[in-house]
Amino acid sequence: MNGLECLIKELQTHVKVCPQLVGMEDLFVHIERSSHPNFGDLTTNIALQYSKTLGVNPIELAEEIAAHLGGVSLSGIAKIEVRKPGFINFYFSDEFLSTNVADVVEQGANFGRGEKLKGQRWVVEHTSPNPNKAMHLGHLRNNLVGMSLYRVLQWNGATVTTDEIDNNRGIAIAKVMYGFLAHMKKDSDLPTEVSAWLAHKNQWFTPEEKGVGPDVFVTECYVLGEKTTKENEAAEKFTRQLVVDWEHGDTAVRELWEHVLSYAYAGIEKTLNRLDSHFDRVWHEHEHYQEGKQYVEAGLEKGIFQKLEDGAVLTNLESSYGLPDTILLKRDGTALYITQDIALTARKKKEYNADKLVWVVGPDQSLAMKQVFAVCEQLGIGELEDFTHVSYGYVGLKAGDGGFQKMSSREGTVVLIDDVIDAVKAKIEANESALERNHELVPDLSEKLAIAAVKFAILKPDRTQDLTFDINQSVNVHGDSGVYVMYSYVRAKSILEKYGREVLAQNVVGVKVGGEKELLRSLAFFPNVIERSLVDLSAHHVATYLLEISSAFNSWYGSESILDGSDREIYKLAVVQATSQVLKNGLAILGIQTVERM
RNA sequence: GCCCUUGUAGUUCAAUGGAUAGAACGGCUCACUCCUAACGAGCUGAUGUAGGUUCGAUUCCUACCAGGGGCACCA
Repeated sequence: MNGLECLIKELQTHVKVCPQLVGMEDLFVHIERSSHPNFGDLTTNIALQYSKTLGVNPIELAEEIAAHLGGVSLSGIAKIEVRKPGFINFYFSDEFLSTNVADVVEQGANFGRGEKLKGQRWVVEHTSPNPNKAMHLGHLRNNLVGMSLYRVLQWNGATVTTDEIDNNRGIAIAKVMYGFLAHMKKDSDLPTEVSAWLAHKNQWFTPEEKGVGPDVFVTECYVLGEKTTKENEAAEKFTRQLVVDWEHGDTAVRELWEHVLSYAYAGIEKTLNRLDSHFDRVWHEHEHYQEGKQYVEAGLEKGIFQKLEDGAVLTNLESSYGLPDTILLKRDGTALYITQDIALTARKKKEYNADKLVWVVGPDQSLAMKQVFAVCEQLGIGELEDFTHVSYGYVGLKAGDGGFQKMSSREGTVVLIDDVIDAVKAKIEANESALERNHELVPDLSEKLAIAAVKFAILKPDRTQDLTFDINQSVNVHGDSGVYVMYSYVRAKSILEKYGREVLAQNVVGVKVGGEKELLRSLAFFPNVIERSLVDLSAHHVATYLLEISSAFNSWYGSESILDGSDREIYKLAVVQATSQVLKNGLAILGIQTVERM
């Protein structure tokens, strides 16, 4: 348990035994961070909450409680005050603040870790890019939300597995295959036939020959394939036949399928590696797409589902869950996405012995997810409360009129992840003087800073809100940005490097806190921020908090020399050490690796 | 039609039912012989509308206005 948590527990205990409140049922003493430094560091509204029930004036009640607390010894609290309309405010003592600095220095990379989820196993599914398109900003948000959630859960003590689904079969991939055959041949006289490609593979372009990345190449195949199949009936029929042949295991078609997929995978992998993404498990659709039917059958036998006249199977969610019903099995007996989802959910639950399953999926799937969860509960696979759809807002672009505009492949407004990172990288590299200072000391500095800037920009807003992406504004290099946080870290490290010796936690005892007070106050709340991120399943609290720390640190840095040769120097160095540590830990949760110089 | 969801400075984002609604960008000042100015200090400026619940509402409820998403054999 961290210092802040202990202090809050201690306060709660003392408030509870306060004579005015001692008999109350279900008494919960809410102690939270004060909204403004003028109101202390911690605050409780307990007097406001219970004054009515007790029939007393809130201020008087607050004063009585404060008087009671004043009578007990609390080393963490320097001052208690009552403010209208009835808040009790607590001020941290210098001892508490400096002890916390020592804790950070001592616990290092573990400072902030909690045990709320200790012993729990979580599975987080995220990203799941379809291998027919290059990854764009929507995928980026999904990936960053997923990966940051993965770390938030770990920091709260859970054992976490991440997985994704590779939707590598079906009509979309067939369109890629067709688009490749029909539009990527070097000689237009060549027939658009799988056999022709098989016999003369070198007569079809590769991404290298086209001068584009493999993901862009696949996107082109898909877009052209979709366009042609829409316009041309023969092409449409051909593409449908590809799906059928693929299902029958036609070796030629399978070979073409693997060929186009290899390009898609290469592109996806390149982008995901750049983001430092990670999956413990990848479910390839071609391996499981027929699973799930037995669950539907079982549900039919138990009378949970009903068979329609045409043979399709329908859910029964309306009465018990208040959800619209949906088809679980097509009339021809084949599976749908939801059928597969049921099977996969059962497998995940079993294989990972999972307590909680999380799906990071866009908001358009909200109803579908609810239906999957409900059906899984009906089938006894798990309980509703074990399943969570972690949704996220759309990433849009700024429209001409200043409004929100969804990305559209038809209108060519889809922004690719790699393009964004490259653009930010170019922006960073435009700052030549700064780069010259360090480009030989830190390899790939501009790439690292660009990744930091992009990740921070996407993770800073609440994940549920739509995000208007404007590369000039969203990915700041100044102000509220990943680069700013990184810069603050580098500044801190620079001081420590100049000092050149190890900074010890013991150097902190018995000091009087000065201009660094605001910084110390913020540092104490880091574990609390990680808990809040768990409650909301959103890492944006961490991002906001890192800005707060950075700002407080830079403000202090500007007002005071740290290496001043005074007897406070060694203590101030511990504060710098603690700051850099918290920045590093917080950035790690966001998936941003620090650099030591920039 | 039904269900879900969003509306905060000029712009991009914050604010676990609390107190004086915070930042950043932009604009206007100030500041660089000093541990990294990719910095710091100051000024400017906002809760869609109308009710309700509450000691207290950006937050909860209702209606309206304006966006976005979804609604059975697509993925």
